[in-house]
Amino acid sequence: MDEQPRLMHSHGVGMAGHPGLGQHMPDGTEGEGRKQDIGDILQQIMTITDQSLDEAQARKHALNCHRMKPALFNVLCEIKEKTVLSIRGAQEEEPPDPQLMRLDNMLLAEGVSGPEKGGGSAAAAAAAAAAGGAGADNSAEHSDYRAKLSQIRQIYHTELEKYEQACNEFTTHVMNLLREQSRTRPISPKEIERMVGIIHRKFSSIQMQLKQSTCEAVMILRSRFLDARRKRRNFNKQATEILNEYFYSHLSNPYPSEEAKEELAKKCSITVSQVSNWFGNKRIRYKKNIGKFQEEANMYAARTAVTAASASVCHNGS
DNA sequence: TGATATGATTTAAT
DNA sequence: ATTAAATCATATCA
Repeated sequence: MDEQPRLMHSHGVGMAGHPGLGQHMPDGTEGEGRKQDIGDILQQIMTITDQSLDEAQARKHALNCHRMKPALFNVLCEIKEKTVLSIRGAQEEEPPDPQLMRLDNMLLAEGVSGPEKGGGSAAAAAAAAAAGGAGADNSAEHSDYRAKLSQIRQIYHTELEKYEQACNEFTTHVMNLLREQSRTRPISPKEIERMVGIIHRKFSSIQMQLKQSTCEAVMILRSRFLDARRKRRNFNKQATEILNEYFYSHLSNPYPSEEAKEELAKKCSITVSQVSNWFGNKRIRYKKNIGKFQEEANMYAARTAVTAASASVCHNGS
């Protein structure tokens, strides 16, 4: 297997084309000859840039067709294989960056990198309804937030796609280049792989910057809107009366069913979770200090009694 | 301005 | 998933 190259090598392949190049002149003309050679080489180097692409291509082709080319190439391959062994294994590990994972998780949690949800108000409302169990759903306050979030999301995706595309383009370009070069110099698949890895790492570091700044934007948005979301506004008097009416008329079991909550929510023009919140707060606060609520309890009891009585009268009498 | 009221959120239990 | 309980953060009042 390795007989051939060595054989070729030992026969002095390098001298075949240029017998006089490395020879010492016996007399004083040595200096002259050297100067001449160097001048030639310099000249060649200087004219390289002047060569047309066709010319370069032709030269390359000529080189490829040279009868010694396969043999030379084999030698190169052999040498390469030996040296590559020492290079390889330097760094193949790629532990997932915790920082990147954190960013990814956050973007996913914020719905920036998750499945598409659209930006329309209807879609936003649907999303709010879907997430209603756990999260708050005052969608009127949220629509602005959601709009801004989807804006961020869109920018993020376009940028990400752009990077992805650029990365792919660059990779294929480099691959083509390497493929082209592999005709004149030995390139192992491992090397190509390594190169691709390097490119991907570079691009992913750019992506990381994008993710970083997106996270920042989301955080700012959150701090602005989530706090606003927390800004409390008292229910209007009518709503409170309706809720209190229900509470005190069901004082023995102040746990409205899902349907009852929905109805109350509708009547008070608040959400079901707000109704749940209200009853949760009311129950615990009532229980904690019944005395304090006695007056209120009496008032509502009286009122319901009156309405009941009047209803009864209205129904029975006259 | 401090005390209190009140809606929202968090935590833990079921 | 619903609730109690504690807690947070603001609104309102005196």
